[in-house]
Amino acid sequence: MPDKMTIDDIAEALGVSKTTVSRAISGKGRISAATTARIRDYIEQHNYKPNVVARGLAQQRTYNIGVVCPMDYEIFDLPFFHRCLHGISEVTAAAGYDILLSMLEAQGHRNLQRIVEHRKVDGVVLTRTLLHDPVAEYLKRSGLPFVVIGSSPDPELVQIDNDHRNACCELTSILLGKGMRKLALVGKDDHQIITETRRKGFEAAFVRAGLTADPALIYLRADNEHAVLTILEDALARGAEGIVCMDERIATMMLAACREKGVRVPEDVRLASFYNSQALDHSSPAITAVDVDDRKIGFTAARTLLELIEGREPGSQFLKNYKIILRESTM
Amino acid sequence: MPDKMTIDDIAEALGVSKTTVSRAISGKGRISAATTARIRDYIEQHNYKPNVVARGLAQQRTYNIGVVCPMDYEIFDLPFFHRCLHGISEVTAAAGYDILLSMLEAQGHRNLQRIVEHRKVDGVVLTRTLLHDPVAEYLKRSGLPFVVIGSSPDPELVQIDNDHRNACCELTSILLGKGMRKLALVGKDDHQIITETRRKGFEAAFVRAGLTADPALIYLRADNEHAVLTILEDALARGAEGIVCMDERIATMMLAACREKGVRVPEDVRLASFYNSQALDHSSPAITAVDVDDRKIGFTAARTLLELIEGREPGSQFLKNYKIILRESTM
DNA sequence: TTGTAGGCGTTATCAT
DNA sequence: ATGATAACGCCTACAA
Repeated sequence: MPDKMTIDDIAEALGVSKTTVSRAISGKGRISAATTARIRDYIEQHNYKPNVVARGLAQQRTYNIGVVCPMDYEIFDLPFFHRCLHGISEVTAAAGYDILLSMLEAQGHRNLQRIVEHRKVDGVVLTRTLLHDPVAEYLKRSGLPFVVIGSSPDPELVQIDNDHRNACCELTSILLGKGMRKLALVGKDDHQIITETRRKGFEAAFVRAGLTADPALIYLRADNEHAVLTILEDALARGAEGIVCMDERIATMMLAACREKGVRVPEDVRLASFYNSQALDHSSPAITAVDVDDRKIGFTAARTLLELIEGREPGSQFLKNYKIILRESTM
Repeated sequence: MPDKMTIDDIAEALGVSKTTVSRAISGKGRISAATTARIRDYIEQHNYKPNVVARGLAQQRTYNIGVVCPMDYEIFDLPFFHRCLHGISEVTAAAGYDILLSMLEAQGHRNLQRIVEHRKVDGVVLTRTLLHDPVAEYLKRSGLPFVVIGSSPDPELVQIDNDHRNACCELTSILLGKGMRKLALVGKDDHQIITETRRKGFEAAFVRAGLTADPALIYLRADNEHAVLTILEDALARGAEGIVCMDERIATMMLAACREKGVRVPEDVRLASFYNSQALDHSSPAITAVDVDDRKIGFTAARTLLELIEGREPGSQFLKNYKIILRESTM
């Protein structure tokens, strides 16, 4: 049962003023080591926990950060969000903050709005960014410190992201290094920033190898199974030796399409993916992929947000926390 | 930019006391309709939002509920958690509450403890229950209102769960109705409450049909791919005509095992699962499964928790919100 | 119907 | 080095 002890109780019990107790706790202001120790001991002994709400009222802070979770996440995105949250949680816990979750509805961002207007958070992590993101716009207007996970053309946003361009460039380079010359690139949505970023990395690898990527082999609208099947047929007809998929979802669908068409992987065509997951590891054949440390993204985002809240001015960060996992599909 | 307007500002601007304003907002206490309207108008006009922290301090409430999320969720469990959270969010948003997330670490529940000791929540939803759950025990001791999702033998806990027993009974009945007599049941962990519940439902279906389930065909330790493969061999050797898997993870592994062994589904053996997902729908063949409305579970849990917080005494609830989706694997 | 004053638990300011 | 006192923004007896 949580004791309802207050700072006054301690002050009275120890015969000091509550100001002194407050100072002993926060460590601010001049105070003798002796009384500090005495007070800290008492607190320890009686398991006193300060009332964070009251402190918040006095300091105009909540010790909460908001995390915005898009509701339209597909099943494939969830592990990312979960691991990301894990990273955020580590940082916030260590800093004495907690996480207020804001589920984003399709209609708008009323949940986020409530949190912001009610001043229930000191800052916000936006776990996904769109090209013209109304949520980011709203947060900007609100004046609240916030960081976004993902990249944005808006230089005013503090962005935390992986260096997807380099990651994709390296993966592509590896395939080129295996002697393949005709590689297809398959993405889901040409409106997404990340799709463009990955395409650039893909092309950069060709340039680095003194080659040129065939534009006809770049497919950016693989948004369903049928599209993927059609793309496979087209790519093979054009002589593609390898297919690079932008995420595990596409990779999984592509593998299924190959199976359906009787195309053998890796004998007839090699397969690689830009985002790793259990699914790719467990599939047969296992699929080569870029593995990103999602936890670290969350970790960094939270860390950066806290700095922002503390008044410092951290910049955007593009992490190199990926590694390429070679599997059967590119043997 | 959030205005820093306070209740005093409004009082001054309107030439009334802040008590009056407070009453107009809360609707408590006698107050003339005229002034109420005047105040409400002013609030609307100037987009005033009360400071929830201050209100919390005065009322000893936070208008937050804690949601405990186990960190060891596997990828297969995430959609459940996400949909569940969605349901919770609907209820809390409508009631003016927000969600404070507590990620459960392997080592303990320090995150939860912080939230509870700091009095940052008015209640807690525990999204999973174990047989002897230290987290549930802790919450009990804390005296904070809380509900658990899932079933527990502890009658003191307010539990929200699906009626898994009946769901499993019905699924099994359907298979029996198709003329099969030898059915295997495959579960992951015989320590989990739900495993036992499902086994009971499975057996009940046999009893209802005037039959008896073969104990040798009940496997409750299918915790990895190898185990599943072994179980498949054993079950077939014992003449199993159908296999009922306790969750989609097992079902997926079982299907892979069948493929590996050259066992055709549904020709050689039928397959069904107790928990539906995209994975089961997209696999080939698609797998018959019990489909549960996770969102509703979260919805009900949150609703019940709020009642508990309001001082009422709602009981446990076992929802019948499942349906059985027949697919190719049991044709 | 409305206003006054005190309290919620903490921090911050200014004395001492 | 320590204390008294006033914020912080809202709620709520109790008074008027």
